[in-house]
Amino acid sequence: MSYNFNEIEAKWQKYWSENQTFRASNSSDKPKYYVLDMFPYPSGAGLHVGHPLGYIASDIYARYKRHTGFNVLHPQGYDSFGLPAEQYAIQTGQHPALTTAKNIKRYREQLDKIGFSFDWSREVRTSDPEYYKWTQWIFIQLFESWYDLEAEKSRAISELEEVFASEGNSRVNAACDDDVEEFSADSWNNFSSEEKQRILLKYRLTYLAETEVNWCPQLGTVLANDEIVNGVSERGGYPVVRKKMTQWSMRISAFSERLLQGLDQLDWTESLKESQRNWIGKSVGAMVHFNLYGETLKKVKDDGSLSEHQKRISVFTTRPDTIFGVSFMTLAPEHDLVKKITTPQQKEEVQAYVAASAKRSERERMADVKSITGVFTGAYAEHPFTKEPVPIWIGDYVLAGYGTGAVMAVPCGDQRDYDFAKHFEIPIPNIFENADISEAAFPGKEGTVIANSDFLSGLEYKEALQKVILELEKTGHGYGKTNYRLRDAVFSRQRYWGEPFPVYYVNGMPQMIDAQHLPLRLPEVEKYLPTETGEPPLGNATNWAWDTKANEVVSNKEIDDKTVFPLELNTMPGWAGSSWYLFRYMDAGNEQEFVSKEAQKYWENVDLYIGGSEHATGHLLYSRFWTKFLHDRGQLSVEEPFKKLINQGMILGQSAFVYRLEGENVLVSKNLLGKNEVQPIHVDVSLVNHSDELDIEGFKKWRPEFKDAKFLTEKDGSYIVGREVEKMSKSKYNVVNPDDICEDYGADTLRMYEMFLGPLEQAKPWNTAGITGVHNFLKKLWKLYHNGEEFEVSEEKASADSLKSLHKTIKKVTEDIEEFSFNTSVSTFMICVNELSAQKCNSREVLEPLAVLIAPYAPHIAEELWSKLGNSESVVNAEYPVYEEKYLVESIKNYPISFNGKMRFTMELPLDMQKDEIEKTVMADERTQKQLDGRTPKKVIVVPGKIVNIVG
RNA sequence: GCUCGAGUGGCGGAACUGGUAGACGCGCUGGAUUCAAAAUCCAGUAACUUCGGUUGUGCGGGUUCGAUUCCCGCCUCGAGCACCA
Repeated sequence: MSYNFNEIEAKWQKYWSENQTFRASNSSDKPKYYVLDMFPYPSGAGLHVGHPLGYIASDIYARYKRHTGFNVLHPQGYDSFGLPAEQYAIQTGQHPALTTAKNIKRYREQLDKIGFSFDWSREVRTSDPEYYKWTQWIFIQLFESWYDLEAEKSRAISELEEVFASEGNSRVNAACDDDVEEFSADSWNNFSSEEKQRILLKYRLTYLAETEVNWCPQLGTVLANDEIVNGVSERGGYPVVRKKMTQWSMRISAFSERLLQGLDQLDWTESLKESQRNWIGKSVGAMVHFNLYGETLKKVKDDGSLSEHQKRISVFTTRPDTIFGVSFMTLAPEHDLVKKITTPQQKEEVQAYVAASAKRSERERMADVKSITGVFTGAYAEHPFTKEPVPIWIGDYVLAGYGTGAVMAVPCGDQRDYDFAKHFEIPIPNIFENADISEAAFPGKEGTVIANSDFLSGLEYKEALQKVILELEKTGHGYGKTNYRLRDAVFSRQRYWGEPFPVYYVNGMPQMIDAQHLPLRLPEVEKYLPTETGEPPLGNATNWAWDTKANEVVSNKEIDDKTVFPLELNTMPGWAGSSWYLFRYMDAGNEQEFVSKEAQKYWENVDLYIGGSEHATGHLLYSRFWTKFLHDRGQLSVEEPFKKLINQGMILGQSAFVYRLEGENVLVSKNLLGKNEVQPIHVDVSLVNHSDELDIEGFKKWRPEFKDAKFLTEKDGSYIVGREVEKMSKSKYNVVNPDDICEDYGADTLRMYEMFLGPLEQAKPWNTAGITGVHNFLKKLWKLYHNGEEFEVSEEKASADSLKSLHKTIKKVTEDIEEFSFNTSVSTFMICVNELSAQKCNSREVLEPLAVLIAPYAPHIAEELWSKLGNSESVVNAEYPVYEEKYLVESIKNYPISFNGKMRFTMELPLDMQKDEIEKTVMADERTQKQLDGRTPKKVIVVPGKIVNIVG
């Protein structure tokens, strides 16, 4: 019987599904293991061969863990809210729920064909109200929490209210908005309830605030920082502008230090951790206050609109030790003080500069790093130690969004300050011992000795740093401070297809819908575009008001602002649902809780997470944040979501090209190009065979505009296409569909070939031509168990050679799986089958364990062989074979004999032969004498069991 | 500019803590089988070579009996961050 993979694979896929083979139980005596793939977005284009790479790797590992006695959780589901379905809805009017359902169906069919061991009984979809009910619930928990910086922990907002009522806010060390005013217990108790709500909003972990956001007009929504790449939107590449809008934000910045520290405990790649460290951007330094000087101070003092601490300029610096090198200050053009301090003489120039830089987009500002621009304000600040006046400039090299939006400029130590000073002819005092600053600034830290700096002179960097901070604190001119680049995350999207906020507004103040009334379902709308008045698509809904008496959604007409109030019109961003989904899988059907305490305690968190590196600073940071938050509030026993994480490399496509002569309807075969000016045109790879020959007729049919084109072909009449490795994408016509591979070669071949391509983490090109090697291997494997058409295994004892082949393979494959080196284990299987074939081994003693060994990689053929071997239970729970040393013991070693480090010949010697004995035997060999050619060796190095090297 | 990866045959890649460079597979060449093709099987396949050898893991040095592996200095490619004070 030949290897009929189509039949075998269909049979076992049906068996697994009918028997719920991969259903995981929440109670087991076995140790648990949780394997998770990154949440897929079910796109309309379906899967190409690059998508399943990570799924196959995680599936092999999950199956392996099951064989070795673990209770494995390996779920799958869909991150099904998102932009593409909504863009499609805008174009076609079709409800995104319909397109999404259709795409999911297709996705599932494709996944099923590859034979994954997913527990589909736990499937979740973020767009399912039974799921987003809990996303909304978590949002409410965030709203009801604040961050205690003292305890480094999220706490209930009610506890904060108690503190306010008993002692005011002066001693509260909380993560909050910058503009919180101090108040006493008395004033708190006298505040109106509305005033109290307004203040509490400044402390909540999710809060409503007018912030400068990244607005993308083409997408009609705001974007988070991680959704912008090089100043344009990641999706679509549209321009992004800065705009002030009232938005929901998440106070993730409160967690900066913990998000940073937590990385050390994680088994993630260094590069991924590095990305997160960069993103969090910790810098240690000091806050320094510069009082305003003379006339400037007088001018500002008269301005009643400023609070006391606004009447000075605060800067953040990592080098407070260089404070005596300050020769000017620079404010961001957007800085609040700019207007207040500018002198009348400078007013015109400053206003023009501010206006010009406001017009420049973020992108322009980033692109244009070289040109130095700035204006003097005419104002002066007072140096905190020398009391000398320091001129205040504005310049757009200072970012409004980082630190305080102002810097103390130390041109001798910072290149940007240096360039600015040179350009505007500002003095550059040198405060470093033995530093040459005639050409460039001197940015050195360790070992640098400070000079010309009063009480800091003669001190080394570290000592100076400590001393100056002490002095700043003593004189009230500043304090030591750590700054983070991580900004709070904007949480609102002006889109339809996302989770509705469980929020209604009373007098403009947000109120939470009581959790027991969730989910708040997405309303039906006529169209998915923003309203004519510029409100988000939910503004089109006619039933979108909250009745606080009936606790239900009612018609907008009933809004009376007494018992019926308007609902929030924004929806949540994509990362809301994906920040906690890993926990939902633990207890997917639970209607009482987002996950039960028992289920979560049992599964803890994800042991192995596999997915793409594009989520480094988005999803992976946000889900760490939510996990820490839910842990703080007693909802989770763990503080991190993903213990081990592997980024699979991208599978690239091999695009094919035809070449058109410039301006002519003539296509030239690749080898005839010569020096002609040609224009390469993508060809669908399905029109090209393994020898790169184009199906000319097929091509003409595909692109009718070339039906009359002239083809300059090779001598044999073939047209050879050019090849190039590019990202796999529809637009490049280089997509290979896994369905076709499964149809032609089978899922087992696909699985093994994807692994065989190379190391999991590495990017590598797909080449369908190479798949025959793996397919032949499976055929050879099949043959081992068959004699001609008949299944036949022998009950006789296997030969020593065969047992050695088997155990060598067990050892190597087990090591490889543990190290996620799947490509080398496929090679190992090939070697094993080649050896067993040569040995004509068909002994059950070898073939039965081999079937289990290969089951994680090629599960269908393994099941079939396993059942033919007479087993009635599925192979998935069969015990994994254990390697036994005794089969591998060697008595002879084929020693390489090297001369001056170069191997010349080999010699078989007993492994127990002693060093001097080996030397004698080797030296006595005639080949040795021939190599030496009469010379006497200086030295003979013998490493028993390894090598012999003769020097001289 | 900074950080992190990576450079090995025609191609994908292998080589565990320094010890036979190129495993395994693709492709290619030759052969068997076949009326023929596909499929299958066998042999060969780093380069150069006067067939003795010589050179070879991005480049230049170093350590070592011995380096793809360790150290120093460069080059190239990829990824991330990027006026972050």
